[in-house]
Amino acid sequence: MDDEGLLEAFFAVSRRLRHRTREALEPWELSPSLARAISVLSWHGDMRPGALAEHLRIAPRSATELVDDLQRAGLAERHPDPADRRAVLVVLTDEGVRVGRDIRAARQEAGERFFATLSPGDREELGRLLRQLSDDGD
Amino acid sequence: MDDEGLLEAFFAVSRRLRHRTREALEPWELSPSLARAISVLSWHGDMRPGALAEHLRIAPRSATELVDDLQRAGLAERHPDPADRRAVLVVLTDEGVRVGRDIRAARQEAGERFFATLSPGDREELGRLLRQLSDDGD
DNA sequence: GACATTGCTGAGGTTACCTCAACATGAGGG
DNA sequence: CCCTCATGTTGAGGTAACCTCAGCAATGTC
Repeated sequence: MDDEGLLEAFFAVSRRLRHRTREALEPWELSPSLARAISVLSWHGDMRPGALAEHLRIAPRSATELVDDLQRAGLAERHPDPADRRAVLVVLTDEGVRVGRDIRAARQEAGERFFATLSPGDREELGRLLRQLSDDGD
Repeated sequence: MDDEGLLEAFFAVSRRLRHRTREALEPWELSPSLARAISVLSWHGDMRPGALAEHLRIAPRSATELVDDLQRAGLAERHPDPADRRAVLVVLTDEGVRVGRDIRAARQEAGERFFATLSPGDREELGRLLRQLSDDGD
């Protein structure tokens, strides 16, 4: 009777967690997809639209649109790629860098608050179980 | 250093799990939102569009569209509500009932397969932790 | 019996994707 | 050098799954 509920329990927690991290990013008024794009650029550094698309697991064409939006918001610019004249480099502006740093920190903090209700031992245990669930059938 | 990763680890597992349950429903070729709607109707029984909207946490207007789609697919019908002539009852057809039962079973089974890599003791433990995370700040 | 409320739906909009085709550049072979 | 094929980006146009707002019918309230 407990196995039965694992699936639903997991989804319930997942929903809560997504909700918490989403509201942590509200102060910036970024759409979720823009926030994800900035996070990727902030974490991995400047890259071409195609690479951004891979990181976000979306079609290259869709990355073009994200870059348009980032540019419109003054968070990134398109620079020519010195290595390949077909290509473009998406480069965060100073503000983009700042926002990227801040939202990653806010998200992180929301995560910590969320898991803070568990004891340190339980957090350790949860980490172990999650790692097991993400490593196995890959 | 481990707390840092809990958030990402959880999302990674969540992504995998969502993926698994989604592909478990592929044989039926239902859109995700239609599958969710059938599950709710199958679990809670016939209801009005407004109630369906509440269960799915969407606007009532959007439930109307889902009911249109269910109807078009021959999975549900609109019946007049005997208790209120403004209202409509969304009633699963025989096929809707069958599909509802089957996809809930398939989803459940996908969940069991997913968590089967954990030992029974670990599953127990995971259930405990998840329950703790979903009960606290509510 | 007037009036606000409730339940549904038409009209029209938004977000976050998608495919397909065009165009420029790059890379390898003859 | 030229030809062909592959690669990187983008314009055009489409879709799913939501949304709000306004309107209509039936209800419930005083």
